Amino acid sequence: MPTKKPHHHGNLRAALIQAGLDLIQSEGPDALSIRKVAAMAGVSHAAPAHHFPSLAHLRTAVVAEGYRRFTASMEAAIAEADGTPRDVVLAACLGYLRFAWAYSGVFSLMFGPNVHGHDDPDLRDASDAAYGVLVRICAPFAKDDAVQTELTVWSLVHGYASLAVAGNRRLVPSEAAEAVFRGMFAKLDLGAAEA
Amino acid sequence: MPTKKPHHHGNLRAALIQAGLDLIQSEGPDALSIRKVAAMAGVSHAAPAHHFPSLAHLRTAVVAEGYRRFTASMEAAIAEADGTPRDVVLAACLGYLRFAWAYSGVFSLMFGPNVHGHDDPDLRDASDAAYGVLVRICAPFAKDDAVQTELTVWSLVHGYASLAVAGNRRLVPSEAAEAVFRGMFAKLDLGAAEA
DNA sequence: CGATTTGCTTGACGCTGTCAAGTTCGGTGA
DNA sequence: TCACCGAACTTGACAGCGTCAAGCAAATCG
Repeated sequence: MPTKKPHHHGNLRAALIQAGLDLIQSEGPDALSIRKVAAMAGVSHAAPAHHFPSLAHLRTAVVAEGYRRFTASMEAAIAEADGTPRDVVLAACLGYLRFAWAYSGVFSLMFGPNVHGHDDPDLRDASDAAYGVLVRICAPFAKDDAVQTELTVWSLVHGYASLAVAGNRRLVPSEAAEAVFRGMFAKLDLGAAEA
Repeated sequence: MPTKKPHHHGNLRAALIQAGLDLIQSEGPDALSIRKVAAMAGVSHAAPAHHFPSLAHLRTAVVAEGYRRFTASMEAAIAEADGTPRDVVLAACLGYLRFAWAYSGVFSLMFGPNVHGHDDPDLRDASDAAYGVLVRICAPFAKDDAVQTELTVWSLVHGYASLAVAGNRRLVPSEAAEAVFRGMFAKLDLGAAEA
């Protein structure tokens, strides 16, 4: 049983991850630093080393937690939508966008160039779960090529989210932006849904 | 006339930007460092300070140069395509993707969270030029809402490029990936082109 | 109750961006 | 022609960063 009740602090690992999320959200993805999260958790600058061998490991753990909340955001949006398969896909996309706007810093990190997911099973599981949602909601439209359909939906929503999060001048995260995405989604031909 | 023929080096500024591009491409966006580009250019660690007051300024200049090559990549692809307006849009998207794959490091930086474009006129001009290409090629389809059309195309191609560049397991930059994008683009309904 | 393992602290190293001061060269006015 | 002046670059320093090496204290087990 790993990390039942730690020594002095009372589960430091989770506290560091949460501090990392807060720090990224308030000061940007590049502000994530071992020493800062250690200070936030009230421990010394070398304390995190026992839980995360390097900064990259801490970042990976934070990103993995981000993926879990990301999946949860999509699932929550899907649960509210009880319509056609196409409505379900749209709802998942709106959950996608809401996460990107609420956790813009972690979102940038999740799909940034610093993630090496293949070597960490925790991150791999978390991102596979997110991709699993996409596969599931696209399944009704996968008459010919499932991957093609998934990629199309994913690219559209991810591109819109990325551009908005990157702070492009012509795109600002807001409720109106969801309406804009509905219009974009309407231009997408997914074919007829199977029964 | 700014920076006619510098002192010892013979235009250091351009050399630093080029070194930055090389460094980013070989070691990733986060490896960009003042001291490294200074060493690459054969000057002391504080020499760049005269041309770029801070690392952020250097990054901004590198990103601006990236936008210029980005625009050039799209224009080159458009020039080769003499077809319908829809073919022109597709060609521009392929130029978009080719740049993202050829300059993946700078691409990540261009659309990353570290760019503060509004305060630098050079970067602003360069990114406006890139967006201008998008506006121009989408104009034939803008019967109702031009911005909506532009955003849809932009989001689709940018999402695909971002996911591929981020090294997502299911997406690898290659020539076959261009064919995949053609399939995605085929699902997009842009309406009829005006004359 | 004592020994060992675990969780954290202290201290140090090299690397980073940034500032301050000094040095050397190019161009301009007397 | 020459002295000067400012621009371009160097050297040196500082704090903050990630990371490693020891050391200490607390929790667990025989």
